[in-house]
Amino acid sequence: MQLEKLVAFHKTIGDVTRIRILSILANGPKHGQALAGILKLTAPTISHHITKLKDVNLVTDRREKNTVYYFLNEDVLEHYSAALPKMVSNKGDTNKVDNQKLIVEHKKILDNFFTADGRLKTIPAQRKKKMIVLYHIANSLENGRKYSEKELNEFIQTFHDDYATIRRELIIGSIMYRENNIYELNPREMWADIV
Amino acid sequence: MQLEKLVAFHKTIGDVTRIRILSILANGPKHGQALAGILKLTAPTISHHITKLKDVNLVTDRREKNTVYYFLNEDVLEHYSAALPKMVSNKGDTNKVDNQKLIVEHKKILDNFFTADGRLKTIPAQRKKKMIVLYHIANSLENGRKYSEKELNEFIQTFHDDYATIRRELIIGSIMYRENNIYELNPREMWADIV
DNA sequence: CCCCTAGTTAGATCAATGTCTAATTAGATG
DNA sequence: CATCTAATTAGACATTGATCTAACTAGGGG
Repeated sequence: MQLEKLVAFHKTIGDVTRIRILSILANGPKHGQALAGILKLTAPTISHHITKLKDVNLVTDRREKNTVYYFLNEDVLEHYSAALPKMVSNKGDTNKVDNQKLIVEHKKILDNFFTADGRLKTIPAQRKKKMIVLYHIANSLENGRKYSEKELNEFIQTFHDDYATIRRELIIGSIMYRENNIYELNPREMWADIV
Repeated sequence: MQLEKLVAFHKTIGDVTRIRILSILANGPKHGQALAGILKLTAPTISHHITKLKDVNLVTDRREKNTVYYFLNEDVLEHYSAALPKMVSNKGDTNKVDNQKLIVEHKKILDNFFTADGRLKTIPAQRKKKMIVLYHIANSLENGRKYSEKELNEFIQTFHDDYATIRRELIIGSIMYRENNIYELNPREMWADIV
């Protein structure tokens, strides 16, 4: 399911008049004048809301002689209502491991590789540990700020002397990117599993 | 559940940024800066959205040293998501009988009690039939229009001579109400099962 | 005690939206 | 064809709301 559709659905029923229309139509189809009468609104206003409800397929209509009857589509209502809770609880598959455990694990690794005053002893060989160390360093960089190579080198040197290697690793790990010798953090969603 | 709360809930998640926040928080708590970084928005904007999410109890927070962690409240999400489909499908208990059948049944009763030229022969004794007849008469009244007693009497007389009885029945059946001898239709949702 | 960082509040701006009245379209009917 | 009713469209108006910048508040830590 596309995010935009889900948003549109909730935006549509995030209105008191439209929810009332839905709950009226739950008792069976009604025509526009009836809705206007019940809700004490004018016909154009009903038209406006019905259009939005039809846009997200919550309502369909059928013409009978001169009047149009509107029908609630309950399937759509249930489908979209269930979507967000499902999306949220499904995060439990690979991603959710258990936050607390991860934090502890990371802390252990960081304690191993950093001195008490925060300097990196050696660059880890294992990919996973190396990434954790790089994340840690990158977390002290500012979002959206552009760094000259000189600035970046100096920053890295507060952690470790081999700034060249680490600078390269930051690029390879898509934690940062470089453009015309200007460095900048990538959006954190690209790399920040744990912040 | 109050209607207003349900509307507020859907209005709150009817926004792409807030849905993204929820799905990020589904992976575990995050602090504001992290959210700002991931979503590429400024801190005040995050604050704005978090406030709305807290307003409907979708998010809570906890302070840790200097930073505030935001937590998703999944229970609330599931509770409110289920509310509308439940409300809609529950209408099926007494109310939903089957529209087509009801219409036919009503028509039969009306044919019995009204002459070909639309006058009421006698006032039904059975409560249910009486109500159907009253609904029929009331459907020719205008929504929101105020009637003097004289006007109302004259209107009723187009159906039946005993306007006093019928006028009283309209009040008793909460189809109309009277205030300072001015009569007006009640909102149709109070009485219009079939329009 | 001063500063640094994280959040919030205030205020501005611009887009979206709910509602209405007036005008228009679409069928049905005499 | 003329007319009636139901619905939609157009356009106006007022409100809400998402986002930003700037200023302010609140905890820590040197």
